[in-house]
Amino acid sequence: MVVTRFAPSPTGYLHIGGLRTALFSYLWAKKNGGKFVLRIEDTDKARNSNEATQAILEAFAWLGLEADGDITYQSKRSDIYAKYIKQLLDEGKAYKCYMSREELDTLRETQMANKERTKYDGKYRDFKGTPPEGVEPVIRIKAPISGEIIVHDGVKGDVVFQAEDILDDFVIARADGSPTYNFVVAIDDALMGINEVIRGDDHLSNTPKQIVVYEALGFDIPKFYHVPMIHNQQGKKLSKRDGATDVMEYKAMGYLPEALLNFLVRLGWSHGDQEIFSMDEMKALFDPKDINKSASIYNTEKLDWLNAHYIKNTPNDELVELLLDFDIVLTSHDKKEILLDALKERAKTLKELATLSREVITTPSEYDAKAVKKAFKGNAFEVLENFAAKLNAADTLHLPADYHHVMESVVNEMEIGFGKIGNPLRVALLGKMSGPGLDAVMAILGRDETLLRIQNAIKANAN
RNA sequence: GGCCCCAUCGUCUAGCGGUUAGGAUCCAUGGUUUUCAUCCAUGUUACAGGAGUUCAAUUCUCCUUGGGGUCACCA
Repeated sequence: MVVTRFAPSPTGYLHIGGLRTALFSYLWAKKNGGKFVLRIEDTDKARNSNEATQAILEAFAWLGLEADGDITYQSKRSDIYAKYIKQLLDEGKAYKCYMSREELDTLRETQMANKERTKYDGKYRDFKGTPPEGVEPVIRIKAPISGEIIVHDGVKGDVVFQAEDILDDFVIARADGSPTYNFVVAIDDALMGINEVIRGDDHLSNTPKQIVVYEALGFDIPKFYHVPMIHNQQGKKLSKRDGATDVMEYKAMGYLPEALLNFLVRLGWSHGDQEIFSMDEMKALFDPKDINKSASIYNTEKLDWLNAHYIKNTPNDELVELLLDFDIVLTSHDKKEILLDALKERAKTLKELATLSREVITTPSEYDAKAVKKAFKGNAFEVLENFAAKLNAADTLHLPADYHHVMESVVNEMEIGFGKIGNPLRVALLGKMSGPGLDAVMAILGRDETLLRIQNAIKANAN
């Protein structure tokens, strides 16, 4: 069974890049009928917060990504790590290092001055003497000092590292006894049964170290997939400074979960020419072998297009619910249908949809100067008065078509083009030259409000 | 700097030795629409450079250049 994981450290919100690797992991597990588990890497007490964990969970909930089983917290697993540290110590695969920080710094400076690679020199690797006073030791693992470490990566292919180039006896437990990242990751992944690791390729150079741990402990090495980075416009790793990297910002901006997910799944992955993927399609089609090797630049143009697409295809009653977050309350059934049908094709975000709705629902308090100049000329007021009179006299006014008939009768009687009535009427009703179809607008407003807005407009612009 | 990764339209990408180098987005133009938007149609724009291998390279190899990642008692 395929078991994948998402393992964030809770130092802030859920990042857009993190979400993508989470999505890939989730999809790959689901496609294989496997499991997708969540592990919170909260070993750095100074930087972690419970709020951050909640923020990640909140984002997952919004997007409908659900982790299988219980959430694992590294902070609750110290005894497990301690056990394996002791095991390696007992087996002679790890050792205590009494080198002080000052001593280490000096070593590093010397190496840098000599233009050598900076690395621990193995001073205590085979130390048998009396340890120095006043130094709490760290635990270092005995890493191979020669030979090759090969990462069999599902995205990059086999990546070969020379042990002498990259390895030294790295620290697996700090002076205070707490274990380090590369150590606990390997242990947790192994113990949690994770056999397919999908993560950012900034971890590729960590992987040999983790392999050293796997091998020292006799664990099976999982299949790795290192997904290329998402870059900002400057071509650098996407970071919090780049703006709009918090997943929940997209909710606030009025993006739909399915749009964001669809957008992200196509960043670094593709399935032929297909652009639109429902969640079911993603689950059926996703395969990490189709992840491409190169980094991509984060650019949300396509997200807007996708979001518009999904808004158009969202049922009106769902939109009504979603619009509540944007302070739009739509109750009346038929008006809600007409309004949203008219508006959903024009909005790129829910926020825009809310603004558009407000513009129709709210009686205009001012009129765009340019629009007034263009529309209220010639006999425009006469046309409007005539229209108002006919509207007053009409029998049934309910559907957009009913209002259309009234407009038609004015056009025919006065022998004018539709523009002669459409333009002034639009400005009268909406205060500007653009907007949804007037038939629909009037059907939404109803006779009284329509007449009121016409009279208001004439009064306000008569001179 | 060492090590590692990467390189097709502005952007997201297809391509897995022979293609008029395809799609999407963006942009432009035209059509539809009483307006705007939608929608439809059309168009501009790409294989980083150089050596090989081959009858044939965007595709395979090497080099150069460019970009990125990583080098902690952080994760």
